[in-house]
Amino acid sequence: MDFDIPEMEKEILKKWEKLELEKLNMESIGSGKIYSIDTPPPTVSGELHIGHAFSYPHQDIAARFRRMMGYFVFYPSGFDNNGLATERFVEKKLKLSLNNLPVKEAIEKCEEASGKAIEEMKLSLSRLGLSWNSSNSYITYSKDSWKVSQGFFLELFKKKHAYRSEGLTISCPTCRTAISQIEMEDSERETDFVYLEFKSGDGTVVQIATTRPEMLSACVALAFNPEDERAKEYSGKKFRVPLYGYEVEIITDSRVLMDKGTGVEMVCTFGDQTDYEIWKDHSLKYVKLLDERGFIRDGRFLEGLKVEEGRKKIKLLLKESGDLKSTQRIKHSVNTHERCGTPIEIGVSKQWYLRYMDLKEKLIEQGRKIKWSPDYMRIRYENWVNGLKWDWCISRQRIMGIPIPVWYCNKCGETILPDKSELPVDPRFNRKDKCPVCHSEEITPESDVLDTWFTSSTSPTISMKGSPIENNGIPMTARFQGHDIITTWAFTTIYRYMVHFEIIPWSSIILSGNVFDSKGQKMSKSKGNVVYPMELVEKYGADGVRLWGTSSSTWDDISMKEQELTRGRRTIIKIFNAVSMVSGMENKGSTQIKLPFNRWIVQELNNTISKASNHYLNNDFARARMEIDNFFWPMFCDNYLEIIKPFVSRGSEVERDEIAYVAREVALAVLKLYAPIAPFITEKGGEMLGLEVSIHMQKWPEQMENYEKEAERFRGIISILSEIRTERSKLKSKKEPYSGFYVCSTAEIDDFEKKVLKETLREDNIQFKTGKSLSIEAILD
RNA sequence: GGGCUUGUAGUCCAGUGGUUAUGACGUCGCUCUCACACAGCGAAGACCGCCGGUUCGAAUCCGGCCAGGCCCA
Repeated sequence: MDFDIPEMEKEILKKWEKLELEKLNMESIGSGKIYSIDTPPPTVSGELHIGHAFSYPHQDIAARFRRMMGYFVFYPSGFDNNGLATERFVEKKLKLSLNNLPVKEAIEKCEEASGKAIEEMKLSLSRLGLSWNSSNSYITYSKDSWKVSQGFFLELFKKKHAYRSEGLTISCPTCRTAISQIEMEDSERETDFVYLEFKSGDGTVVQIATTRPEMLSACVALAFNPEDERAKEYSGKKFRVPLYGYEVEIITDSRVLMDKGTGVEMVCTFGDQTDYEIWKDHSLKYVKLLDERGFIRDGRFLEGLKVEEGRKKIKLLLKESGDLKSTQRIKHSVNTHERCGTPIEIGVSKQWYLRYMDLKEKLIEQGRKIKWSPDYMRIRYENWVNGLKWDWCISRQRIMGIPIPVWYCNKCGETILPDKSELPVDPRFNRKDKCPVCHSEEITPESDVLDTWFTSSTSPTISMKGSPIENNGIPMTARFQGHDIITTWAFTTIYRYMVHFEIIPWSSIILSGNVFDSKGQKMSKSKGNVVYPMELVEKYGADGVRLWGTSSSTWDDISMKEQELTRGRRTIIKIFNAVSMVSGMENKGSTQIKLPFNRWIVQELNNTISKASNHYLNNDFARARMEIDNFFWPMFCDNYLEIIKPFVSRGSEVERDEIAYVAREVALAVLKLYAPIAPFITEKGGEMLGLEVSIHMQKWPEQMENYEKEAERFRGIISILSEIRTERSKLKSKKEPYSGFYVCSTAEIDDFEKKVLKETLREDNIQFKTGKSLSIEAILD
């Protein structure tokens, strides 16, 4: 029979629209058992990618399971339209440059375009069967989020966790904004290692090697490693900077690598992070070479050039002057901005920071109070915390972002804050008339916005706003997120809830892996190996895609294999067919379980319920699914349903009645066990078995009476069944005629069992005896 | 370079010390048997990455190496 899975799912979706699971759960909040999910808000792009189709169902599985376990499930929907990523998306979508628009207009464009994208994504995610609260989504760039985020900022300022200071700034010349350590990425680049000569007044010559000759005019010292013999020799001498002519001193610092280049380094403000560290420790002077837009301002040869151009030009000039002795092509790693790949620049400027360098130990402690799935991911978090180098720079010189709610008094320098009741504010447009301290009317508004992680790290609070658990919902039960953003989202969230409330944000965190193509390669548009999830949904159904998503653990990486989708589709069809057979049996009210095969299947089900429930509790949906599969397919379908067939058609009324009862109970339990993973087909199955209430609002199955002893005996019969099948199949393949089988078993087989074997196999002539081991022999004609 | 992680039939995956290593996809054979041919019953196919060690016994524990992945430098 043809079975159109997507068609079936669409009908079920219509039913759910009326059902409002979310609402029904709200009513049961009195039970006190709460399961709350800190949903990851997908970044707006208007289109789901395969990673969403893998990881979002995992949260939904947890939600549906806990609902059936009797919890009030808080499962909000959210979308992330904040920050640079959105700017990029909008610019691409609308084919314009936001920098060329007035700020207000640019923001409007972003809000409009991202709003549309959110609606599109919502539709796709509902199609996947998510049972989250889609009617009331939280959005990271919204007035509500502003209010929360700015309120938190004020608090942090008062607690002196937020401070503004002139300090190290890492910035991206392309994106024209400061970024944080979090957003940096190392990248291998090929470049020229340039050997230059510096001369001192007395004619001493020292050769240095540098990858950044364009920074020559920002050279503030030459540095040796203190172990270096030459250090003493040159100590106290001054060397003239080529071309620019001014003199710099010799210093020693253990960070200088003796075996790199000539062992002598020119310290510039700032060529790299080591420069900054040495500069700071030796209190050297600061030469600001690059302007905010990344142009060189040396006032001489390179004025107004970009870094790359400047590098080219100065090499020519140095060659002409004879100061450049040689160049060497080398590969070295440079820090780049993860979003655009541009090498970052280091400078000092006024930025807002959040303090955490003194909190490392406490941060690690907090991490250990959370249950990590899997536990080893916690180590990544700890490594990250231990490796933190600077406080968190939270100011960004961008358009799309939540404004930092402060003004500055030009006269007395006071930082002016709004009152909490004034929030949300945008200092760029909301003016402050007077300085509360000196009453000056010369006020400068802050034009920077907050790092998106500043807001995203408060997702528990933002998502719970206006919900029944607004005031007592933290810690939430579970955060679901990709393991690639442990150092960003997980880390910043743990940090924020520690400094604001001294509490962990959630009691558990469940990581999800990445999706690769069938060859294990990362998917990317340029490689042309991108798979679009909604196309898969049309082919295999949302259930098919969800079943694929449980073919490996949530935290493992998974590849996009057709074979798992095929397997998923087969599972759906199998469930449908098995249930339709069971639904055709008439139960006149029996509730007994006496027949040996009934006791056997009930006991196997008991074992399955126990194992699967445990796996669900541990968020190990892949193992849960495996246990259910292992029961449903080989035990229930291939053996139990085959065994009962002859009884259903020719058994006594009492037998038929009992079988109808047991088969239905077991089938229902199977549907319930599968329900969180494959919500559509199980809903359909529930209807077929005459459930009046949705399968998703049923109680989680519990174990029935224990029949382990009977089950163990019946397993012996199953293995005889299987042995005879094997033997028979061999004979049939060879086209060898036979008239029956001799069965030699270790235990006596009773009459009922003999009947089961004969009827199930449709073999009249089976002769039984006992012996030392099980053996089957064909009776040949 | 550091940390974590993975390496099992053509492919995917289970299996954390003990008899012939689980299952799926694919392949092949038989069967349209009254839920399902989008199926059933079978078969073939694995030096469990490599090398050492611990042990009566290792896919499983330990060490080293090789290869992949992720995160961080």
